[in-house]
Amino acid sequence: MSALGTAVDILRCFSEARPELSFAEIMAATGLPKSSTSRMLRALREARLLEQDEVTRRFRPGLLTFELGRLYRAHDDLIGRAETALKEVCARTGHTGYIAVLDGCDQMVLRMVPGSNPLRVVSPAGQRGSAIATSNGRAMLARLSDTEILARLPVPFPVLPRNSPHSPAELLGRVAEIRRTGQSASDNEAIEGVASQGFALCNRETGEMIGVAVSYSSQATPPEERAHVARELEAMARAVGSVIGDAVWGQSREAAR
Amino acid sequence: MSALGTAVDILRCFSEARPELSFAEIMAATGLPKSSTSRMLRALREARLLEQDEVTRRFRPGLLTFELGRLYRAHDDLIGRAETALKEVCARTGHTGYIAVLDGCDQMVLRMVPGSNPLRVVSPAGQRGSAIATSNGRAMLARLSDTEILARLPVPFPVLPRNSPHSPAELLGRVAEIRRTGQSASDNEAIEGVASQGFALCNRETGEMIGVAVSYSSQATPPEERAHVARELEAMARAVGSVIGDAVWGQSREAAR
DNA sequence: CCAGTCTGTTCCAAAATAAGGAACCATGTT
DNA sequence: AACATGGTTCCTTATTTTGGAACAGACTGG
Repeated sequence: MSALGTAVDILRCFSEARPELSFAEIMAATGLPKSSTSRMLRALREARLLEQDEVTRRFRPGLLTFELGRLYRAHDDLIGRAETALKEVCARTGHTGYIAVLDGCDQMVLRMVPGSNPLRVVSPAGQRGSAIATSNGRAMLARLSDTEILARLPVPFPVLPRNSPHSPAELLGRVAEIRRTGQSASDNEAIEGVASQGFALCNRETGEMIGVAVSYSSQATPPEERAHVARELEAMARAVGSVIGDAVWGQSREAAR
Repeated sequence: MSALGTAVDILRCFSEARPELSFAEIMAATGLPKSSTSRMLRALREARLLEQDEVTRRFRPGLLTFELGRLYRAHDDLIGRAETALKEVCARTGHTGYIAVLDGCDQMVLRMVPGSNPLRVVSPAGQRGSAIATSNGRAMLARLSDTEILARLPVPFPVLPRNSPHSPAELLGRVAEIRRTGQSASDNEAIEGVASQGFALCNRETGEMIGVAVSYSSQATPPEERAHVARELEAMARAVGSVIGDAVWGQSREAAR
């Protein structure tokens, strides 16, 4: 275990759910001995990767993370194009859109595009969740081989919401269906009461991949509205996919098969 | 030099001006030998602190920085209060507002509040610059002792725009004036053609400090407009300052002296 | 084809750092 | 005083990190 690895183990303890942690919490979460924890926290603080509240003594991400995080794909061409197109989709449908990337078998929301619908799904940028339980997450997984997918799965298979896949085999079945149509849907999964449709985009040149989704209330969205969303997403996928050379969307569906 | 220190040296090479860097550029910027550079970049990539474009081979901040950066003071009470108040100031004055923190003798913009004025100053969140050359930067420095300020200055004193302080003595003189009034101004400094007014806020309990500023076109903003901005900022400083127990703004000016 | 350049990677022994347990410290509570 | 919590420092051992050298791959020009 390298010093950098230890540092990153600590950094990974912080999340939306736990943006601040105490000495003891970090020690428990990492399993590091007291002295190692103390030294490493001091080093991280001095490096500005963490900072410490003077009163509560709790640690939180530091200024350097803010600075670097701001730079993360700030001028990414694929994300820029997708975001522009998604804004139009969300303007027309009224629903909330998301752009995410895959990390292991998690997905991380990079961009959120608000819709105008009064019933609002809010899952802010920076939100991490299982890719297995979301439409765009599964769409991204569908771009990998079955072997690659299986290699990413944690053991044991994670406990997921009731409508999500509950085994590797079930996941692969879902993924096969997504590969056939290019589109992916979820209903009452990652967030109860919320449904979504999504697809993946992959830049042929760079291998960069993102997942795009539009979320809406499961109960309040009738089938014809869902069909509308599906058409909008397909049109968007084709428009952006043709520019970036996406293997699925960059040409006609017939030729892709 | 620790491994973490080396890693951070590399991370600090990235900036708004240089969001992506090649192997050779990182090597040159850090002075690290080739083999050290190669190993450390690999470790940073595996840790998701950096990622690498597959085509250009250039490195850039990775997903973990995005994730942690999102958490940075996301729910900070002082910043939240200041941002709410600043939004009202900017709505009333039409100009752009900023909230920044001090890092060494630099300042880092954390929040930008757009104004409605058609002539727009844009200095996005994540922007780093010398605190010596900005109104709110100097206001934050004014909250430190002269000794503390001098300890933060790089040697030699940095080359700064023409209206900025050009020596430690000149800076201390400016700072003394800010300490007297609580307010700080700049004109044609960090950005040519741009003027700003600012002040600092310091949470008595936690020691947390931020600098607030409103920027506007130097040429297009007459004195009565500037006076209006000054009054707005003073009112904001008092309102927020009294809540957080700021030493300067948390009570009347007479009692503070 | 060969040589040179650029972008890296790997090897290896020495140097440096990091590690963990134990002792210690400071503060607060019973 | 004893105990609990949040740490810090010491010290010896183990592990990691280091940098120069050798190597590798891709590309360009003669």
